[in-house]
Amino acid sequence: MRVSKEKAADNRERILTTASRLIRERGISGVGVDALTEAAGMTHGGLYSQFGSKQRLVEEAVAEAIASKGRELCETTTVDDYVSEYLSPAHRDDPGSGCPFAALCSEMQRQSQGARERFTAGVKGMIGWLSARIGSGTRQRRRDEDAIVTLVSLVGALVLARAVSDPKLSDEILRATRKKLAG
Amino acid sequence: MRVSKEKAADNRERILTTASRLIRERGISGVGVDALTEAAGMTHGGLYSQFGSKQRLVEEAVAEAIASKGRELCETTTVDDYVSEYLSPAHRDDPGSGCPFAALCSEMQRQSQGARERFTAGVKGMIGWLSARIGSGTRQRRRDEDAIVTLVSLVGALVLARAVSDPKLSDEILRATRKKLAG
DNA sequence: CATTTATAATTACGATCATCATCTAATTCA
DNA sequence: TGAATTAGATGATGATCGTAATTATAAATG
Repeated sequence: MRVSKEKAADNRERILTTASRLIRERGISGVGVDALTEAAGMTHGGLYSQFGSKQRLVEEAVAEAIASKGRELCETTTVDDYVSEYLSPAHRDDPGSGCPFAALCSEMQRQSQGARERFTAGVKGMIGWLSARIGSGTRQRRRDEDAIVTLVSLVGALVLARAVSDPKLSDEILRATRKKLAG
Repeated sequence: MRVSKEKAADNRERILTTASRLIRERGISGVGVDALTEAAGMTHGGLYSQFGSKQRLVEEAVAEAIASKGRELCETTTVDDYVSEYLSPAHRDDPGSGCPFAALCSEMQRQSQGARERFTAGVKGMIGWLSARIGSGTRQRRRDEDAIVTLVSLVGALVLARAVSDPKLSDEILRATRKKLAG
């Protein structure tokens, strides 16, 4: 049964939005096509009209998640502000709307080329953003290196803070990394 | 059909060993009970005689992977050696026998309490190992903080180096982080 | 306005998932 | 030697997986 073009576009967008949240919350292989479409008020088959396959949807959802966070990034003023938001308990406790790099990194190596390329583009963008704002000399290469190390520390701290079951250790991971990146 | 106690123990160990490799290669939710037992030369039923459930096996496999890497750690002399091995392309390209923290971190938050506790114990052990070997003053607390930041950087660098599809960027992530942790 | 065409979403499908009940064979122990 | 125990095979189960065929209706065409 067909639906108006408007309605179809709306459905597509809603699937994409919920997918970008769900894959961050439950992992890519942890969420099925049923959950992805049901949350958008449809049956699972509709996914194939809109995206052709789960893999294709994942590719777009990864891009959407990264783009969405990129938009937030534009509103952030300083690296220090970003770091302390990134390493906050609030961010740790809300993966669904949080950093896609942290949420998807260890699953990414097993995804399609397309998904990995979009992820990679996002990582490059993030490194660029950090590099442009980090004041460690004027040499481009040195700034890029520092940006990489900053990103690596942010992502590593967040995933480990989420993984451990001891709340004290989790807080300590965030705190120690925040302290290091600030000073 | 029954099997000798020896043979049964041997089977159990083989399932555990292959499981600890497979979950690191394909992810916990990416590998099924069939694959886990088949690789050990058994049918899926045997898993339930030995472990009761997939979750229980995962818990033991996580512990086994961490213990196995812990044994390797005893043979490593310096932190610098460890860092350069950890951040080597060889380690990046062989997740199955590599760091369990990096392989499982982003899936861990969705696992059973038991699995997360074993993971957490491993993280604490690793922090302790690093802390005891890092020469940044005598104050325990300061050393622990540095150990955490080191671990966080190692894990973050490895997962991101594995995730990105651009080999040059991947190498650069490893290189920049190695440089930072060395100097 | 009537008819055809295109297509969004439902429904049907086969494969695979983790689990469990049942069975078998052989070890272990009395 | 015989009885009890048990590791593992087997096949059924219901749930869920991703996909393809079907259907219903909007849009295009006359």
